[in-house]
Amino acid sequence: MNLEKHLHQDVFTGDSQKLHLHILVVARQLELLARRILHPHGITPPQYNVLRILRGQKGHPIAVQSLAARMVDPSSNTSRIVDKLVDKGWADRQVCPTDRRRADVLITENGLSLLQGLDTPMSVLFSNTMAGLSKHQLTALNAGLAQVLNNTDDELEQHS
Amino acid sequence: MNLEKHLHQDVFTGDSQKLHLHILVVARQLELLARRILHPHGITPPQYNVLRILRGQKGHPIAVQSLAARMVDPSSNTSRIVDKLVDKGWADRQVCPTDRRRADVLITENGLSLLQGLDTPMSVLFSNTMAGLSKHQLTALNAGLAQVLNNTDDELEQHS
DNA sequence: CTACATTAAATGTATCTACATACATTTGTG
DNA sequence: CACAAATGTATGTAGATACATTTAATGTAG
Repeated sequence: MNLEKHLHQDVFTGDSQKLHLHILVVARQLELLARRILHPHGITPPQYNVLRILRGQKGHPIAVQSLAARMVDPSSNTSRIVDKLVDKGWADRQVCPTDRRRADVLITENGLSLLQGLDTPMSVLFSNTMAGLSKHQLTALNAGLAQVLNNTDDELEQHS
Repeated sequence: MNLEKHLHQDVFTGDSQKLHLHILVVARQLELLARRILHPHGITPPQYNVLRILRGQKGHPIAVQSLAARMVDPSSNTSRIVDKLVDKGWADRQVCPTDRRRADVLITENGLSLLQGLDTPMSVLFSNTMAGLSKHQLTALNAGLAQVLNNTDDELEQHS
């Protein structure tokens, strides 16, 4: 099924707009699929995103602002996402001893084993959704999106 | 700036996961930029999406469920999005005479002139964010994302 | 015609998000 | 040290979203 069929319409004013829509629609689908895997475990995509970052720290605590910078969606609500993780026992938070403004966040054993159980279904999802693309195509797509990311960063910086 | 710098991390388990993240991050940025343009006019991205579809109908009314099928985000809240558009005078809704379960939705003159004012800034956004990509690259990206869209549609259908 | 299933839309509810702001702590400057 | 500015985090609030359920209208079988 192509974009035209997906959106039940055939008119795009150009390849740029089509790419724009393609990115939005595909992102939406990917998030839906991830949500389906995560939902039975009581975790949402942004919470999963944060937990993955915490695991990547390999035991080193990380401040909330650094978490926000590494998230897919660097909203101003990272505090509340960490709240949820702490409530559910997947993360610990404590005041940083050297800078008492900061909150050091760490993943717990429970958090680690939750992620461990999710690793396989999530990487199956990655493979399945990117199936049928050659290694060359993957590289080209990543390069193209890197260019778009550049452009959006410029745009966001300009009018800030 | 590339994805590694953007997320402040360098470890990806493969090109598939990298593409997955690229799509999510870029979609997020594109939505932020669109929101910046739309916000001063009191309209949100999903509302704008619906208004665009209504304009595309060229005077023909459309049912809420058909609207949902054409939206980037086909959530179950299309009714409430239409509520907002009606509240603000950008759309009209009336009961379909042949099937009184259905609600026919139409864009108003106010809605049309709102869109007209947004056309230029939005297409400038499309051009700017897709700048630096050759026509050939645009085509390749659209083709690749069409493949991914196919894959996600399959996945969504399988486990439904 | 009645009973039951199906369809279209709307609504209830908890959660999540955007945006602005508040609060506490630290840093820089004289 | 005093004090203004900057920084890190948390919160208030309105609005949006996910998910499930409800209401209303239509289709269909007996």
